[in-house]
Amino acid sequence: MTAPAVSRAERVREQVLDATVELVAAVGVERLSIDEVANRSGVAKSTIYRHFPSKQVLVVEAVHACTSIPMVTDSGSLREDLISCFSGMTKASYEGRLGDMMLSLMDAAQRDPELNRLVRAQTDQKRRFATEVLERAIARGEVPADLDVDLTVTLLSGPLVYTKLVRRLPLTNELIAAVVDSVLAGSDVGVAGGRRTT
Amino acid sequence: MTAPAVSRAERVREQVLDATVELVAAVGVERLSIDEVANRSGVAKSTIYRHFPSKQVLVVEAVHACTSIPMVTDSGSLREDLISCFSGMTKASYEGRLGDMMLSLMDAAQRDPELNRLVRAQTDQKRRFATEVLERAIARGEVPADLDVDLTVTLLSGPLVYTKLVRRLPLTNELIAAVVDSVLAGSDVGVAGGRRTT
DNA sequence: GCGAATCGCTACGGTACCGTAGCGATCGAT
DNA sequence: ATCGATCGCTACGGTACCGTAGCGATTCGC
Repeated sequence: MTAPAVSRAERVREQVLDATVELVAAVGVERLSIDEVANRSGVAKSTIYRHFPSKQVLVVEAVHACTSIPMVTDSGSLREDLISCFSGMTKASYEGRLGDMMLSLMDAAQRDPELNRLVRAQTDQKRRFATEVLERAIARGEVPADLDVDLTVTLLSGPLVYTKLVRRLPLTNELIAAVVDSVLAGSDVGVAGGRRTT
Repeated sequence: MTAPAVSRAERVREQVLDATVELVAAVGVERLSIDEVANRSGVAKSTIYRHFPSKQVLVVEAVHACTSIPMVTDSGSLREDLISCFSGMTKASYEGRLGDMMLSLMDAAQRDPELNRLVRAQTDQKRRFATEVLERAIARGEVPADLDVDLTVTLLSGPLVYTKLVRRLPLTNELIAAVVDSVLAGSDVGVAGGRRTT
């Protein structure tokens, strides 16, 4: 074999990151030990240290490795775009292994500046996607121009994140649709700009 | 002094729990060490073990010690009740030391059945308070009888929890009012029971 | 093929924490 | 005031993990 599909270094790297993701999902960031990563990955501890200088870097790269950027659709319908947008984002971030790591990551991010940047960057990116969808709808006139976009993004993201992280219930398409519909119902009717006067 | 205000045992207990809360808020549940609790509380490690058999019990009781149950108002106005309800609950659970512990607690609860019960009980109780407020409004006819109460509670709680835990922004009264108003706007207009057909 | 880089393995000293034990000092009830 | 219970202190063995080093084996680039 003169031309392996991937180099040994890449293969080792993948095995280590994969085991790290598994372990973080299982025991959390704090209880992650390099020894255990070495055991599960089949890669020697000394080799791990040759690739990753610290646990911090290892975790950051492990998270980075299983992070995917979802597509942003533009169907012309705000409702469809929002459902598609949040369906893709939540399934990407809160389902599967990344979902199992999320709480521990957010907790660890409180004390680790690097992890904090990583988590915050992901959160901001998701908000930006939703913001774009909403602003396109504003441009189309589908929604009042003085809509509080930031608040609306929170109204949409919040219930889904809350359902997943706090209640630990699965994020069904029905729930996503229900949240989108409810928020749209509250935005369409002239709430924007003022408060209800009872 | 033949009659101290509180017995020594109680004083010791308080000091230990207080230091535990501080430490969990600072370094998280996983990195909590009995040695450090002993240092900060001024209580000897052996004495701590005389009061609390395990770290698990210690943390549970520490959380229990700084948990307060908010009042449920009944002003006759759904909007006022909801704002008051969520203002009290969020300030009780997500502000102060308990708020600093929340993420770490929720993370640890994923692997500790006892902590899981504790966190889930608090979550359920908060949902029950909000549910009661909504059901009283239904009984008054202020809101359609076929309102999806459970979904509405999620729509209200979600954005606030998300703002606090994920975005780490302060929970202002303005935000709470804005969330309540938005959700009410979406519920008043005949969404209940059906989906928008556009 | 062959040299150089990389890896697996083992072992090491150092650190932090656990949970327990012993003992003198302090407190609290009577 | 006294005596039992409780606490502070110190020390201990045990465990888990860290990060590094050495060395034979494997692999990759040329």
